[in-house]
Amino acid sequence: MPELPEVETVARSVDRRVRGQRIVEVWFGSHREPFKTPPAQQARALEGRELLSIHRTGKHIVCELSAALDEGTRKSMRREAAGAAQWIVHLGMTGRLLVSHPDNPVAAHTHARLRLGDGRELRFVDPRRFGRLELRLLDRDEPFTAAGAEPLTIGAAEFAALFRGRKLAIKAALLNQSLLTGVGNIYADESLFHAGIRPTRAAGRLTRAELERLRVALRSVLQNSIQAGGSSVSDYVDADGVKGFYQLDHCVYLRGGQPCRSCQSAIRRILLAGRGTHYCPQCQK
DNA sequence: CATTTCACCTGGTGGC
DNA sequence: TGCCACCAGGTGAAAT
Repeated sequence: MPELPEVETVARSVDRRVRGQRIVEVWFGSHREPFKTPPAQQARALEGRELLSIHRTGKHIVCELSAALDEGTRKSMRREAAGAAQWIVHLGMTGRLLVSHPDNPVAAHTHARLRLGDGRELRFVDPRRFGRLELRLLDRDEPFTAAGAEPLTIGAAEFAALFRGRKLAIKAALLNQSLLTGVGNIYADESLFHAGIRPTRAAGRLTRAELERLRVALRSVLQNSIQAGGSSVSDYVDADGVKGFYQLDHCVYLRGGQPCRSCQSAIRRILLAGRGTHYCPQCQK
């Protein structure tokens, strides 16, 4: 499900619903995949902390946690583990972060349940297990930062510099999270369509004007999608279980063979960087 | 270093 | 109905 607009939508809705809640009890499933930090260690560090705020960085959801407030907990912890912390959730391909009432049935592939002070639960559900859960203790670990630049705020010169001298296809470059953070397959294809650029073009050979069209198109596609609550291609929902509707505005993504919304030519589907890639052969040069 | 390919997972869909 | 091939929002390790 999750590229920048979906992750932003989830982070906002989780923040709205659980900010200020204390984490009372933590349960983790037994699969090893979702845990960047060992689950026992995460559980120990999460319990007793307060959720101060939840926000998005790139495709990551960052939950800011208070210091371990409770005196008993604090004494049982090593001194360097008692300060503020971050719980970082990456949704992978199929991850969901949901706020549920405890008596709601637990969905298949639920890997984490955090019981909150008011009895509700924050649940992490992820069938394909490409998602990741990580804990950072800020006395000891660096706070989370994304490698790449934020596409919503990057300026023209910095954007152009990202691609200078690069021989790979512009679409592959857009997907590279160490250049730009948060762009995935949907918004790479959609932004290239709105900028009128073929996904196969070498990144370093785009003109200054094309790069600027791309930057502006990408920003507005992402902003419009956030406004729409993201794209629900199969089953993506936010923390309240609400679907997005930006998929209704998709011009090329998953529209292979269908007529272009602008010129009626058949949208083409190719494989690029191992991903399904969709473009209009007429509108994109 | 830059770039490409592939493995990691489950589930839904469409053809036969 | 069943079986199978193929496809799906991502990324990080290994190969080139």
